[in-house]
Amino acid sequence: MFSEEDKSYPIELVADFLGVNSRTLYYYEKFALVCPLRRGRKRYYSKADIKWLKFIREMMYEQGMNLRSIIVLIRRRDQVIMNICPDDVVDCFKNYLVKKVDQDW
Amino acid sequence: MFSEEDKSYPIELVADFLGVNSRTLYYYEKFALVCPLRRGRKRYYSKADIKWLKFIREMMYEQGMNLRSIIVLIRRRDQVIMNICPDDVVDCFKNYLVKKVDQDW
DNA sequence: AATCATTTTCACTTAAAGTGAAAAATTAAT
DNA sequence: ATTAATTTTTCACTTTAAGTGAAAATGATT
Repeated sequence: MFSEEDKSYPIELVADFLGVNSRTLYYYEKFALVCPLRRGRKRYYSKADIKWLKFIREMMYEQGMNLRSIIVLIRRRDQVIMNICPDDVVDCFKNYLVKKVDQDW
Repeated sequence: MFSEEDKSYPIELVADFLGVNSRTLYYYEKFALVCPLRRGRKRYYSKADIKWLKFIREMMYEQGMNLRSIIVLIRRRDQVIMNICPDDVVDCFKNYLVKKVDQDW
């Protein structure tokens, strides 16, 4: 059985699905906006990761928001982001991100 | 008696106070983020305008948010923006902006 | 009429977001 | 084990949002 959280999709598949360059995914990772499983050096993403990334892309390219704003909204556990994006998807990231980003930014 | 909403401050004074170029204020006006009173061609800003602009600058330069994100938050009458910025200041803009920006964007 | 401030336009700068290409490192296949 | 294929990493480049400098055009003031 595979759940939303199973990290099983390699980066190229995710990049193709989202229509982005794989380097864009590395870029988001630098901001702790996604955290794929590392098996050796290879990265594996879950369905929840993919939904989350899709959501981020929409915020950016349909709404015109920037990465920093998305991070700010997550840190504030804000209604804007929480309401639009399904709970189960957000839940995978908000705690991680709040912790992570508070450190280095 | 002068209230928060009295539009009486010329652009250079506002720009100096905020530490920005007056052209930045024209720029914000293009996005309907502020709406000074026009007497002839001259622009006059209120204290509420000034507070509002100061708030926008902080969102941008302390949080790293962009203009589009601020507009998105206002349109959603969102908690992030509404909680930080005093009610009386926000109230001057949100209805105006929601109406205005819905049209052209 | 001359001066001064304000507005407008044009072109430029800077930084965020992202990409292309290629080298280096891993992993998979024979 | 050697080759082939993938993935990661680095460098330098592109594009767009945000903002500025300079100067011309407009308008207000003395």
